[in-house]
Amino acid sequence: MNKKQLIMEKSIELFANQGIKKTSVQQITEYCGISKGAFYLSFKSKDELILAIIDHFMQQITADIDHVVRTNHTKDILYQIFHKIFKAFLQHRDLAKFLMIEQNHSLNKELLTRMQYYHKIADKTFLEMLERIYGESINEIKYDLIYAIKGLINGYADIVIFNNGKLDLDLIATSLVEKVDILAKNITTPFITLETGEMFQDFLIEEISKEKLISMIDTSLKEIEESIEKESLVTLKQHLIEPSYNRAIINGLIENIRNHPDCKWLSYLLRRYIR
Amino acid sequence: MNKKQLIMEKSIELFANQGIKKTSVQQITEYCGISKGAFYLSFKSKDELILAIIDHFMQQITADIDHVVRTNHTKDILYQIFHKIFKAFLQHRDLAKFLMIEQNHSLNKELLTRMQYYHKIADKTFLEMLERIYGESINEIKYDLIYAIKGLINGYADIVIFNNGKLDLDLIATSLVEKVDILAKNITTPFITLETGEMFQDFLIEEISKEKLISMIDTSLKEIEESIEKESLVTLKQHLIEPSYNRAIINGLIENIRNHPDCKWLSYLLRRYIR
DNA sequence: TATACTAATGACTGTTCAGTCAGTTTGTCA
DNA sequence: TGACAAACTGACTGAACAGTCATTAGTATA
Repeated sequence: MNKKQLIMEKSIELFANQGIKKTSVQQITEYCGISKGAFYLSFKSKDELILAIIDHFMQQITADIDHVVRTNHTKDILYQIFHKIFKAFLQHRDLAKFLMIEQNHSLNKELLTRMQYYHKIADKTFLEMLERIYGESINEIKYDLIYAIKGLINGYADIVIFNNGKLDLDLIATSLVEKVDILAKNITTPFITLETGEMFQDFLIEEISKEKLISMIDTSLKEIEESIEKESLVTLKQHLIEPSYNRAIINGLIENIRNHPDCKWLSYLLRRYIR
Repeated sequence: MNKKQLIMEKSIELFANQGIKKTSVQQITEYCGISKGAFYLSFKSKDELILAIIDHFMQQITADIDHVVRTNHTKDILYQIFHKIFKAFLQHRDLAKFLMIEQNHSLNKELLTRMQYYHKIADKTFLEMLERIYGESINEIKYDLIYAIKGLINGYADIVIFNNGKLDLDLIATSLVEKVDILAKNITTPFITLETGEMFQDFLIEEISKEKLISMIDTSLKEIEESIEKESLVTLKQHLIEPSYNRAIINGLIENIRNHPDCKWLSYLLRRYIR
């Protein structure tokens, strides 16, 4: 297995059980069965490892949610999103635990900005979804709804993550959809009004440059083996340098790489760039 | 000023800004203008300081909420509680920030148990309140409602704590009351049903012993100066050793000490013991 | 087989920091 | 005034730990 991935997986386990502070690099390398030096071949520092872990998880979830919102056009979106989120929490329980336990805003400024960035994207996606589902009718309360939704997710995430039994994902999603629906149709006194909402969130997510994308493609090409994915990446790279295919083809190529774990984030960024 | 209090206040500031890990005992003592040795006269260890800070805050809020629920008998309770909670968050922004940033489950098992204890009390209090307001009608969804309420508080706490402008406490409370009311009247598909709810929460909050209470009274007596409070404490102590007054008198005595910051928790425990 | 190159090792270094303790100051009371 | 105690000081200690680097193992190429 890829050494970087090995280290990330094993350290997530340790972090989730003991916390970051109490997990030494030594311990991580011992648990991985590698030497301390090998660790520093993969990551420049312990902090970089932590950043990488958080990035990885946030990117997966962000790309997944975006995909659901983009491909669903019925009222079903909300259900799909909740289902996806809680399924991810369940599947990566260790990671989610780690994220919940150590909301390391404190670790460094870097992380704080990073998290704000993902939150902004999430807010924007939720907003798009709410507008799609409910149209104009919720205009006055849309920002308020976003905070309510995030709060609800948080509250129920606790149950999902810290309860070890099996959970009815369908029920939890259905139940939350009902709550949001009830709120959307009945709220008359939002705390976050239109003005304050727009003040809170300036939706300027800076666009990624073509060069950055190409270098990301190059990195991915080195890491993956599957031929279809490789070919798709090469073709996409060519298209970036010199546009030569129509939207449908590009869409298909992006779809080809969407489910490869190492390309999920890249596919999300590509899609946003093309649009 | 009391040295213990000085250390707590100053370190909360530092913790909120830099995180626990990056704040050394050295730095705390320098910021307080005392020596390192003096720190260890007040606290046995850095961990003990952290525990003390968290205990202090949780005890204040727990006692306050309990008081609201106990003394209000109209639908107003919900509003009062939200108002109280968010006012506390605002007033002790540093502390709340510190608590949100480092959900130190990880620090040690001690803290985890401690937090679970306060959560249990909060759950019980919320439950009592919901039953008082809505009666039998919400029986099927009461546990679900508790999680929804906690989630909403969490979501909106973020805004209150990390936004530096002034906030309309009345509006936020009103807005949340509306949300809970809407949910209480419309939810039909709870995620946490009656059975699972009772499974989650076993409401066995162990009772405190008479001896413990008396020793707590003794400690408080040493610390406070106000004569009314002192007299009340002495009388309450006598009553504990040999019951000699009726409920009304005891109630009044407890009320006398309720608003002294060093006695809030004691008054809460006394009230629970007497009942 | 020799050579060149990369991957991996783990003993070592420098630093940070919680906690200690021998000694000093301040306060109290006879 | 002096005896005694309580409060306070800060230089010091030892442990933990992130990060380095000289050396070795492994592998590809000529």
